[in-house]
Amino acid sequence: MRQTDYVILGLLEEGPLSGYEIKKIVDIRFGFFWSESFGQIFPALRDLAGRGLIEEIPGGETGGDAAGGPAEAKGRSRKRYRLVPEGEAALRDWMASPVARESYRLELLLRMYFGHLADGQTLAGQVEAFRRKHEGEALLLDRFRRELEPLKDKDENHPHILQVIDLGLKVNRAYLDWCRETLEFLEERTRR
Amino acid sequence: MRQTDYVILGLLEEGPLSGYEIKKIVDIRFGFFWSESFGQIFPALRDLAGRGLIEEIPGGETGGDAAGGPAEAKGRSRKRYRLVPEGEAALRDWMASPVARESYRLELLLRMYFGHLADGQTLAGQVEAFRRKHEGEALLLDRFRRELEPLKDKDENHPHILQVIDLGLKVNRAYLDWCRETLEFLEERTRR
DNA sequence: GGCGGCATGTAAGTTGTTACATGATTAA
DNA sequence: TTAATCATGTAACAACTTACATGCCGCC
Repeated sequence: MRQTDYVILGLLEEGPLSGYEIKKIVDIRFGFFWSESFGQIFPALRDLAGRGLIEEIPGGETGGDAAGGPAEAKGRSRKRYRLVPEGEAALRDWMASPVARESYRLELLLRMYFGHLADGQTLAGQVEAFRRKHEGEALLLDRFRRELEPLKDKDENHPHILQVIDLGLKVNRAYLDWCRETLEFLEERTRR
Repeated sequence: MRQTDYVILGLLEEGPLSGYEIKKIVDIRFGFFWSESFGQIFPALRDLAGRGLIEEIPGGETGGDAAGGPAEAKGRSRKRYRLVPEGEAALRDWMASPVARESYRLELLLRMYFGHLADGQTLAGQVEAFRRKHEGEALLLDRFRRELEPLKDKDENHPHILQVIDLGLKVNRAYLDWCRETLEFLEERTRR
């Protein structure tokens, strides 16, 4: 079992989803700390179904809208999967197991570390792009938080999701702070 | 050229290094935003040398000490590489190119997101382990910063390295803050 | 009829991890 | 002489990305 499998099991625990929907949720909700590609999700769904941890829901629906909205009868028919008890057991076992090594890869910091080999303008542009990205991320998380806060007693996992969002907000604030300082530093470097 | 190649070129720009030394530097200095394994470093060194971007320094030295200390005549003979002009050009080109997509994988946040499926004690233990790890990291960065600060005018890239350390410190502070809040949240959850 | 968006899927290639094999030296 | 540490290297595997192929539908 790889990490992708558990992401899928965890999301299916909230309700049935198709591969495409899983991808969208991971991109939007997990974006700041996780990513998955189609090339991981679809094979993982096939394998999980093969091992009897999830099952395909019969009667292929068609649709363009996620999460129970009105079926828009658009696009190719959707293949939704649901969690079965064996899958939930595997998920719970994993939840109790120790957390695997976390990994990061922030190329921008590599550029900064070797910064004396680039000109200040170029570096500043790269920092600026990073800043814009994380400004957007912070805005998204902020909106998501405001949507969820009033509903926090409606569902057992909402408080946990709020907790996750809070880390995203803190980290993004740290990034934005740093970008401000770093852009100042680079400006001064250019003047000298 | 993969990212590993540029990490190597960048480090060699400061002076000749062996694969083992590169690994140690990446672990200690880049630890909070990057990682490389031997399985990436050694083949990359071979390939870079093959393409004439770096070259092996003749006259195999033996040693246990990095960065110019007294040779301790310990262990198997060391194979050091140095950057050649072609490699420096490739490095500078890369520095001017746009930054590739950053990636993260924080499994702990996955656990938190699905937190309602685990008991509070277990989750708290996982958060606590995360806290300890990043406390250590913050301490390391702090020490590194204090060592480097007085020397910041001695070398063109020291101010850049300080800038990198500062991001590490900010992010780790954000993590530690979050851990405190989250442990409180989990404690309250357990009481209810 | 053709385009664009929704959706599923695969294959090829790249990248990265892990475990192991080797060798040399020092210290117990 | 055995263990530990330093150091290099490789092979097998696992994970991931990317680009593409397919198909269905609605719309112009």
